[in-house]
Amino acid sequence: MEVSWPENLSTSRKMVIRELMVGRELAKQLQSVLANTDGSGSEKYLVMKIVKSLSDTLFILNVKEGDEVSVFSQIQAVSSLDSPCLDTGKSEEYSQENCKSTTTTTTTTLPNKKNRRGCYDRRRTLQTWKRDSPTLINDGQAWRKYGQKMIHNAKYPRHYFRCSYKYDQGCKATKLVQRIQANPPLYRTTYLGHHTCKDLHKHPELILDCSGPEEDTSMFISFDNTNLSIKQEQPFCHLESPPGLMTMLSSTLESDHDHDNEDEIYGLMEFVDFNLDDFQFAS
DNA sequence: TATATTTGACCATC
DNA sequence: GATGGTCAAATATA
Repeated sequence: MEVSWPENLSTSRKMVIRELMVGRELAKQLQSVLANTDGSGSEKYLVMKIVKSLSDTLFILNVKEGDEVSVFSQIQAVSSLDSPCLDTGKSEEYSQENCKSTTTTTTTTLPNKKNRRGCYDRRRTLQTWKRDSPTLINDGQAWRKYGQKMIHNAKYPRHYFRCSYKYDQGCKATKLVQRIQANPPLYRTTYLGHHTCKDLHKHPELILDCSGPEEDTSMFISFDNTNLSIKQEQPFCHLESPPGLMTMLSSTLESDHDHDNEDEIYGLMEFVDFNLDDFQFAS
């Protein structure tokens, strides 16, 4: 769905509105999921409050209710259905089993991580999604980078991330991020597996500080349980979070062939990751 | 000092 | 043998 923007709307304002629309869309999806479950009323109530809060914010920003967008329309499910292991858990076991079968001849029966290096099922059996985006945003999950590698015939390195709670909660979600185009910048994020973790460090407050370079000021939008505030702030566009809310992806692209503000971009990508191509702006 | 990132090595798969 | 996903020691950062 195309969003009709007022002509005088700045780019940064559009970005803020777009982010809010994404949040509202996701909250609505969660609302519909919860509606079909026997979950407690408090969960449904909280989601309802989130939707209402986002709608109110959009209203304040003068966005009509009908301007929603379909957030994940371009998500591609590319799971390997011909794999012997369709189930993610099974696939993990399958992978580890393969490792054991090849390493136990020289090791004890106890899992020895050192001897399991590089052990994985290259023919991925996990469900995957790919998203291309001109910017790196975030998906609300806590990721930790665990590797970076130059890929054959690729101009830019691939970055490997796993869920921060992989060991705490056994979450098997990972993602790969690779810049696939320089100008205009285009990043491909491939998600592997679903999060099974609960982010215990999540905080109800999210401060979005966003403005474009063409603006002298920016808006600070702060969400908490009950209040919404919008205030003018510095001419920067970044997301702020309370300490411990997320693991910032540091300047992981420093070794890339060009830099193009990727440090800041990677700092941004921890929160929401969606395909900006899903949104068409009448600029 | 704790935590996160970088980076070379390892190794299964192709 | 080439490739690419993961590990973990070394290093950086807060």
